[in-house]
Amino acid sequence: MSDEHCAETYIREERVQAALPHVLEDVTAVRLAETFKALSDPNRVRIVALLAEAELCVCDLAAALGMSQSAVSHQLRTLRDLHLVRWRREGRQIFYALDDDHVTDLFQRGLEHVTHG
Amino acid sequence: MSDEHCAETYIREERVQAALPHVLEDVTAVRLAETFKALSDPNRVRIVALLAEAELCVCDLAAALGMSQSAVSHQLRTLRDLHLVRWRREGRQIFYALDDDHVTDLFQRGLEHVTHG
DNA sequence: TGAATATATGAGCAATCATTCATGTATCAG
DNA sequence: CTGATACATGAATGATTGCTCATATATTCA
Repeated sequence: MSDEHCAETYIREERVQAALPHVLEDVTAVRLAETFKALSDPNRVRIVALLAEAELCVCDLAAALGMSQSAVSHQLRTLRDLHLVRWRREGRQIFYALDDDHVTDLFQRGLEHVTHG
Repeated sequence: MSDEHCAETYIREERVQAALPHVLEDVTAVRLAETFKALSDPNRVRIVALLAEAELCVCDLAAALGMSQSAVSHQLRTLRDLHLVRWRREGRQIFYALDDDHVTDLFQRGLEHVTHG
């Protein structure tokens, strides 16, 4: 926030006025940023990549990714809080799977761009 | 990294072995995360939303978004470093525009998801 | 040249993040 | 009930982030 202002008032005012209708609402910007933030960490991306192929338990993920059980659990909590994954208990193990098709879609899109872009 | 290991070896081993081919390479995971990180901040998302509609100078962005000139400049530097925006000097002003169709595409996708999801 | 404008940037700081470590909870086997 | 297993979680910590404030650079105008 700031009260700084530029000169060239007439020209600038036009552009700013034209831009205003396209300013995202606060809630929209925050939720959009949250969505992308879910995929903004390499380890979370790795987890999502595996869950995109198969349902896996925490220990499987830790073993496949070379991460500690705790680290995986913490990241899964983040993904859970964002409703990105769902889980299912089977005895002592808890199996995770992707729950949000939209984000899965975003992930696939991003992957395409990075791999052959 | 960790040497913790689970029991139920035989069953788990199968799943882990099956998952291994889908583990993202380090570079891929990092670059993918970076891509999403570009859109993981509300103010950056707001900036991208405006630049998706029109080329704007720093001061226009600051005025339209109620941000300080410095804050906008710093975020634009982040977007520049990620090759997300291009710029063009016109006298004292510098006009920014989106430069990366891929991320623009991701942005639009994410927006659809958030707005009518 | 010198003052004003538009933008960039470095230092510093509070907030957030991703991890580790220690411990808590739930489930099962005996 | 007891011990072991699978997972969750709180506290602590080092790293990163996004901002402000002060200042530097680049351009224009008088």
